[in-house]
Amino acid sequence: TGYVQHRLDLRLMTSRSPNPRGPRATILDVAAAAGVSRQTVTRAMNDMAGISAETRERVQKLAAEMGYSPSRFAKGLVQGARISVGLAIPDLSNPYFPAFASSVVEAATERGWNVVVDDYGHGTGSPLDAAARLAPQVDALIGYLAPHPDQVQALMGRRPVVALDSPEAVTAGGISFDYRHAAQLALTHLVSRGCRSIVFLDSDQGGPAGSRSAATAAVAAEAGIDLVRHQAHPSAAEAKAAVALIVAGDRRPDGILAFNDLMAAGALKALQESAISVPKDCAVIGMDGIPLGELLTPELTTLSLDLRAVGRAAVGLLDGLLTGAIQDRGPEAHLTLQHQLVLRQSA
Amino acid sequence: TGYVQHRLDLRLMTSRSPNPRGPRATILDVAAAAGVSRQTVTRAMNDMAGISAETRERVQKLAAEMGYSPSRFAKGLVQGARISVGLAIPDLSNPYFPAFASSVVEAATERGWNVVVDDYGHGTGSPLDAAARLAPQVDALIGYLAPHPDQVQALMGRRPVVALDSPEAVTAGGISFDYRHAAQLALTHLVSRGCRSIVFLDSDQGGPAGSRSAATAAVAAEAGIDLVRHQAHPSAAEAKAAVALIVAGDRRPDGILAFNDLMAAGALKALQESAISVPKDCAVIGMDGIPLGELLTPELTTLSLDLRAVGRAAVGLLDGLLTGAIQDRGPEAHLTLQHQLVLRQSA
DNA sequence: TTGGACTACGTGAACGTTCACGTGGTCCGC
DNA sequence: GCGGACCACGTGAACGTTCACGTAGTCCAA
Repeated sequence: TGYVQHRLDLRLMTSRSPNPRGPRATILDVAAAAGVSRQTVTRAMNDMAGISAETRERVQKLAAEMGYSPSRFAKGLVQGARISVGLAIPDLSNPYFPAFASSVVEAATERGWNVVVDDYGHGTGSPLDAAARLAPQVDALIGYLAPHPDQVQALMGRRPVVALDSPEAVTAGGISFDYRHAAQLALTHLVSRGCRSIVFLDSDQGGPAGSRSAATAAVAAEAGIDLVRHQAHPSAAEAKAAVALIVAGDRRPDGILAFNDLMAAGALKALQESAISVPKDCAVIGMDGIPLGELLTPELTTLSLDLRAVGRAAVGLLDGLLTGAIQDRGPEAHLTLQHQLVLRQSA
Repeated sequence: TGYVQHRLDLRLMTSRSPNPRGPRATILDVAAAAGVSRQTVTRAMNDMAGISAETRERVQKLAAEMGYSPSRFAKGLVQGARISVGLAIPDLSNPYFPAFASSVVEAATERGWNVVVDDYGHGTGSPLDAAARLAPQVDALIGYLAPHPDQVQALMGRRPVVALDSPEAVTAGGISFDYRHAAQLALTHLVSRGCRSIVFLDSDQGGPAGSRSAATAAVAAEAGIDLVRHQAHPSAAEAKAAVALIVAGDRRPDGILAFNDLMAAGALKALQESAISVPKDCAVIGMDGIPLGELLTPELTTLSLDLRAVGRAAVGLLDGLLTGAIQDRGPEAHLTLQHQLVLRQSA
């Protein structure tokens, strides 16, 4: 009993009544201290019926003093628990993703769910790392999971996964974007402005990037548009460097379509430093429609997504999948959203 | 029973062995299906010793087929669980907060913790709402909790709370900012540029705002600087409108110090639309140092915080508080960080 | 005085894991 | 052929709640 005695001593020493960080107080500790049973403590804590006001207050006060808070695990185990959904995101420092995350959190909160966020980009992470961390913690998963949505779904077992911008039908649900439509809007607009030599400032992110550039290239080819593709990492700084190089080359473009708004912002900077007037000498169109665009000079014309709608749609899908109203991998489980061309100053 | 029957039919139809969304398979189901005991399934799932390779694979395969994934509640209950920390944030659409959140997530992930994010701003929410949602779910809390950090700590009981930008000593730990220092840097710089009529573009967020404006006003008074304070909501749009009004007034400022970078961005826009040259006719300084500042035209001079350091510090404090290395409300439990003046084009 | 309704409380069981043992078998060396 | 080591596996207990009961006591009406 030496060890037990030691533990008791520690408790007595370090903790007056609010004991420090010893093993958390349990419902039994509170019950013993109050001279009542577990159930009465439960009744007091959860404001249930069948308890006198006096006892209720006494127990509540005692619980507070002892720093008692019910174990979420025990509670979850017996009650079936509040739903918590994982959100796997490549890079919170790209303003697009917080905007998206914000709409997911909002929609989830409305349903009483909570959201566990994992940003797998700030190292050199893969969506699989995020999924591995999240899988034991959540009942469902939403995220940008390319290029391995299938493996993520495997990690989650039968729990539903909603993948954004990934190939269909490998996850329970998905949201895709109509890049042909987007490319058409952007290229048509650029051409109608008189652009003849257009650069597509692409990023190399595996699957989804592929479909963006493929769709854009296809639309350009069909319309007989001269389109050159350049690669860069999807950050403003890298895009700026890339565009600086491009405009210093022998063939200066008169239109730029960027993979996202952040890259478009970088392009604007580079053009400005090269004293190329936007949109007069070179038009720029971004993609995503993040609020940042309005603050730039010139204000950014962009292919905008209604981000609130995207988050809402993702959570809505998940809701359907969880309740069974929507069938896994079924026809209703995949949505395709369209971009909208928002004309501002840059094109 | 028509409805029930319908649901049963659906079940039978949509699910062969991987039954649909019926009560999740438990370890006992898997054990029974495999003809082994619970413990053997545990050994297989957790890659423990004391099991033959053959059995391990057979069980793992069966588990995957049945869509079994261990209950995080049962696991947490018996194992003491992975730590999860709540992150309460006013508004993910202000780029400052995702940048901060990102650094918290990064530091927490390194420790194997996970982060539950709650954005209480997108309604007309209070930090208390966020805390009430998070309290039953987490072991600790980090957040911008003004104006009620004390009530949040009460909700969390003995579990540690790290409050940012709140009065000290009402929460277990805290991180404050040295606004006197910040104001000194900014005002000194503006004055040295020749600014004589300076506007402090403030926001009304209860406690922390108070200390910002109080410190700024105090420093200005001591230095004999003519400082006018204006209020606006902390968004670019509202700041823009406010500044448009200010510069249309009878006394046009030649320097603006903004509550945060987003408001500074709005100010830049307003000045630009009023054809006031920045920084020649009016200098602008922001606060926070978010990456956005570099993309603006002119690039934003700002009082910068090392956001990675802030997140790191918050998580580090929490770590100390959880292990007991740092004492609740003790002298080490509160840090004060200083801003740094980053000179760019706008001032 | 019985008996029913109500109040304030207590008790066994269950949730789904893992931990610490316990057990039966095989193999080996002496 | 016997003790011991080792392997593969099984069993009771415990984690901290809540749920569904059960049980005294009181009050009031018949």
